[in-house]
Amino acid sequence: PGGGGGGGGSGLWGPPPMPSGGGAQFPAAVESLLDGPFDGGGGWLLPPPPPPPPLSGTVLLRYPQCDFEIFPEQDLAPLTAQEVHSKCITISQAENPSFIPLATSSLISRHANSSSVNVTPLQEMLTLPSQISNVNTESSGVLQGLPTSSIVLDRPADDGYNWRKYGQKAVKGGEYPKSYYKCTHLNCLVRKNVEHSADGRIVQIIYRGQHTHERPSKRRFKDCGGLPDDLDDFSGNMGTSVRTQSDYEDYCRKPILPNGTMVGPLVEKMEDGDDQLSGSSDNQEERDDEVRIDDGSAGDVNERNVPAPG
DNA sequence: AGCCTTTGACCAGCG
DNA sequence: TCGCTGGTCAAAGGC
Repeated sequence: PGGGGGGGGSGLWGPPPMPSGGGAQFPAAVESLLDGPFDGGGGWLLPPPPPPPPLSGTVLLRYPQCDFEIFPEQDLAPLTAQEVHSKCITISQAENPSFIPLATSSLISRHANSSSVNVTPLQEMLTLPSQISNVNTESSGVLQGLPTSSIVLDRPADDGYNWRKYGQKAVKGGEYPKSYYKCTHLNCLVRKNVEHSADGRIVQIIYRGQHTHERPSKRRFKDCGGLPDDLDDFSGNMGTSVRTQSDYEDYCRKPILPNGTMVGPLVEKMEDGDDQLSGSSDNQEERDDEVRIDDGSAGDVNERNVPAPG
């Protein structure tokens, strides 16, 4: 028994807490992608299907801290960070002049200074579970990375809820250690399975169940160094969908390796709808944190919409 | 003191 | 029934 690591669960994930921040609504393009993809009824969703028709073109996902676009794959390869940055900014501003590029600009540009960066993440876009919060049935979700690249969460459990790790197993021949988390809330039965590769990169996150309580945002914020109460207002203003957005943004910020490595595609699967990925308001903090990273850390999140079968 | 992680053991489902 | 695999339990220990 190793013990240790306790008290907030930061030990395993090393890097300091990464707050979230901001608040922005999803563009119509994103909403359209979210409207139907998820199974709100019951069964687990099937593995990520081929990119839906909308992805064949250009879809802008606009997040407070992660502004990116689904680029045609052929366009991705030659892209440098600077190019991606430029492209993101251009598009985002074109779509919405008031949009303020956050992580994308700060992080990518930072990398652009040193060399070209791996922009592969842009090939895959993580699904936005936002609208999914409308589904009230038991739910679970999956964040699944591709074999060639994956994401690393500084704290996989840090999605706004409080989790307690209750087990870990080496599955798939020991190639992928899998961690099991429970929501620490009294009557909440939500569980989360985090599967990561040998190098510590998270390749899959599976949520099961639905939280029966509100997200303990303030506590999390406090842990992260404090966050304005405005975020609660934000949550309240945005309603349930916002919760998903914020939670989602948690993931958006997390694909930043401690050493600054940019990580790869992230695919999300949802089961039974999802309240799990919903969150209230890490936006502001996230924004701050993104700016705070200056030791080479950079994050790129690919967000792919994973339509539910049918 | 409380909460958390770690980790071996236990249990259930499946071929 | 047996073995494998995956999920969970619970004791030990750290913060």
